[in-house]
Amino acid sequence: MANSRKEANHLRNFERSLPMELLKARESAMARFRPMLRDHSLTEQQWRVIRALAALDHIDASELACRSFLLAPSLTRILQYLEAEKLVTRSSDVNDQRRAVFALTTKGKKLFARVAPDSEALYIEIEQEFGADKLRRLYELLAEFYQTIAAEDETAKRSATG
Amino acid sequence: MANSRKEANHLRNFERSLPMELLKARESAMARFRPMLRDHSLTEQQWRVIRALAALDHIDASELACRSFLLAPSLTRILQYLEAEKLVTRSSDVNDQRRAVFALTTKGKKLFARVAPDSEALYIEIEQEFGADKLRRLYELLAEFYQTIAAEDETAKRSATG
DNA sequence: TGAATTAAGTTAACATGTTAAGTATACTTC
DNA sequence: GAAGTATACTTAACATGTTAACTTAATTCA
Repeated sequence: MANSRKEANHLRNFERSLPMELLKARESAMARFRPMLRDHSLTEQQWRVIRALAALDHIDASELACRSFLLAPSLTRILQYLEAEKLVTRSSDVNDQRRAVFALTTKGKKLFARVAPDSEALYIEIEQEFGADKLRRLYELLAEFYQTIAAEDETAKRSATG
Repeated sequence: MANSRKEANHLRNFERSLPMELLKARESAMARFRPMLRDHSLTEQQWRVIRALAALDHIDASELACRSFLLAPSLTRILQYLEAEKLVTRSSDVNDQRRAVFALTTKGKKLFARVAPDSEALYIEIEQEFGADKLRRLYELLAEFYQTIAAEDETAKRSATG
């Protein structure tokens, strides 16, 4: 009957939620990256910040939060750690004393240069195993999904400037 | 030149990593679920545990970790909380004293019955906005991805029994 | 059977996620 | 130009993520 089929579908949804499927996919990828990052004594999030600064140096915390997709409190702690490790320097925006501007130190740039090739190697590995076409399609669907779903409720915790 | 195009691609990869794209998609969905769960005083992870127990009552912690996709230490803390809230009961497996077996209390079942419709409503909303076909395709790709990528390194932190 | 090993949970320690409140600077508007 | 508001962080508090060490019970195997 249609009714019992509908119930079956609901049960399947409850056991296989979309956030959890996204998490599983993410975790399967991170399971490869994490050991590599650990060899460089970095967490995933620390690496995201360093990567963002390597792509565009001298940016403020808000822009950094957006590009590394971190919430402000997490970013504050991570930047304090990276500063302590002398991987990053902090300065104030001359035109707006509220803003803190960050940049990689020489040590930070060297670290990025060491980690980047290892990261790239894993990407290539994943691309080869999963297939370049499917991977591209997955990227597309993911982008389309979050653009569609996050469109309305723009609470903008991580403000969508880019 | 081919060389500079290759570099451009690498840069794009560094700014748009796969784990981060998966995280963004996940976060866009969670941004809808979290307020609803908060209205029921539940975190996402607590809800995953309750949902797993609602689907299959009287299961041990290992099975629960697998089905809710939580690491053992997180699950331990969550179950301690759910026990304290009298949403869940704990007992020992008769045949294996190492195993802890959990079940929903009446209060826990009632909570599930209240939250489930709200959760389902959000799923339907998302399905309608994104499109059922694309959503199905996304589910497929995600499953295919983590089956492919996690296949080799089966460290089995969250053992893949199911 | 008893020592060695494995399996299931727990605890510990530190990093991040999440929400709310706090602080200082910039802006607005009267 | 001073009060009110908004912005850009920061801090606080608690929950979870991650790894490693620890405890206890089951299993293996000499």
